[in-house]
Amino acid sequence: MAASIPVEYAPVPDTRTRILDAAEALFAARGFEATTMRMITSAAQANLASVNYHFGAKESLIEEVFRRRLGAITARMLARLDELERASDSGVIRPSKIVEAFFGEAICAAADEARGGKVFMRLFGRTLTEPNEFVRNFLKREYAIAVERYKQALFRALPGVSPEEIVWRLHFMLGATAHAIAGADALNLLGDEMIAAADADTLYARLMSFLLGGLRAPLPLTGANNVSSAPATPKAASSKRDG
Amino acid sequence: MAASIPVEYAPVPDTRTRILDAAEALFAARGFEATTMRMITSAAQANLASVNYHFGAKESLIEEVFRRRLGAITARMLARLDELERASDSGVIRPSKIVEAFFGEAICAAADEARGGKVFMRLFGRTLTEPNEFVRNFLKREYAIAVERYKQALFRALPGVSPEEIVWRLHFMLGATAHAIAGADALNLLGDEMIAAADADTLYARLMSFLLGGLRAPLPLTGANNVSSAPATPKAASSKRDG
DNA sequence: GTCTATATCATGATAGAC
DNA sequence: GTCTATCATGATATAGAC
Repeated sequence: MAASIPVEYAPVPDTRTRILDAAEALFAARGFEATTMRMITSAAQANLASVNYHFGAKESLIEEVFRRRLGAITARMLARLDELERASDSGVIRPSKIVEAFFGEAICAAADEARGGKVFMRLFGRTLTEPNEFVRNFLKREYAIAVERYKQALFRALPGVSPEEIVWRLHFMLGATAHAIAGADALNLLGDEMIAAADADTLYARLMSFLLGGLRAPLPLTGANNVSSAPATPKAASSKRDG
Repeated sequence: MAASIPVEYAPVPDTRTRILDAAEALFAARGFEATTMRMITSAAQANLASVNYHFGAKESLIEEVFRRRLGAITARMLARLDELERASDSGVIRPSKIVEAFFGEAICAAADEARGGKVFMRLFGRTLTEPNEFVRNFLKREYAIAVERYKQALFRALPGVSPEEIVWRLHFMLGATAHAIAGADALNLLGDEMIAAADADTLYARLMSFLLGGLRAPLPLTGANNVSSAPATPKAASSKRDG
């Protein structure tokens, strides 16, 4: 009789998927090195040998944990940028729209369980500072196309600001966003109570306000900016009234 | 004859110090779990057993690596806050001064080899997202007093902004700063060339401009802020013209 | 594809001579 | 305080029955 039941209400995923889910959660919670194969197979209710059967080695498993999610996330990021470029008649996009698309998509992915949700995005955020060279190189490769297109879009959107300055601000924004997603999971130097509870909408509003404030801040008076393309007046980054 | 030479030009530190130096560098470069006692003693040119003789266990060594540096750093942070409070006749300190003191001191410590320099601050920054509970709890304890005093100072400096909002902005700033200090060491999604080279002064100028821009950004329109103490007008965080 | 059992190795830690 | 030698443990990975 069981053979004719068409749909399970909560179908147990196959072994491979269970392993990926368990590994993702454990890597996020404890890091790569501190997570053993035994922990993974135990959480996945699979046999120890099944990891090697399905993925070969631990490093390949790590790769696959990322590959499974990153494709969808970068695809959506690129789609949003496509949309912005199509919607602009002049070809000029407001910088704030670019920032909203890129980092908003990160927050969005963290709120979407189908794409790994908070668990994956915490793992991803923490991996930005992961020392393991193998992981870093892999991530960089997977992410390079989306990052490069957003970077170039920002260069075009802010022709008065030096690329170096823009890259640094992106770097700062990335740090703030990663830390924001890590949230309560991060070492919470500021006190647990307030950081712990935050729905995605509130986090999005708060983070965007902060990021755009930082994006529009007056350019610092460093040598690199004085000599080249940046206008002499401060507030250059916000002079286009971009938001 | 060697016995009478009064000063060595580059005196070799004692074993204990060499172990701490090696451990600090290796932890920063590879993480706690991936760093073995053998790597540490090999780099320190010490015997494997000497770590256990001097520190007992690996966890105690980790603690000591932090304890050695954190005291001086938090002391200077607190001294700068004392100075700000003494210098203000009204008892009101400009928010930007508080942010400059706290995060500027972090950049400053990263540039000061006597306090561990970049190596320690990268380790420190990365440890903000360290999953190891033992390390997190320890750091939180060591850092709590300084963080709490700065937090309270910001609350007083921004009476019109809800504490929750302030804590979140501190959280974002912490993320941006940690990522900035990690610099080239962090997974560099944005392309190596520009992020790699940055002297402390330029980094300080760039980071401060960004952080203060974020601090002064209009408050987001979230429920938490509408109901309570924040004024209805945006730009509340910058209404005091604080920098 | 899934399991049991195991090979092989590196880890943190220690004992005990010097 | 420093060393050599070694322990017990737990790691990844595999062999081979089912």
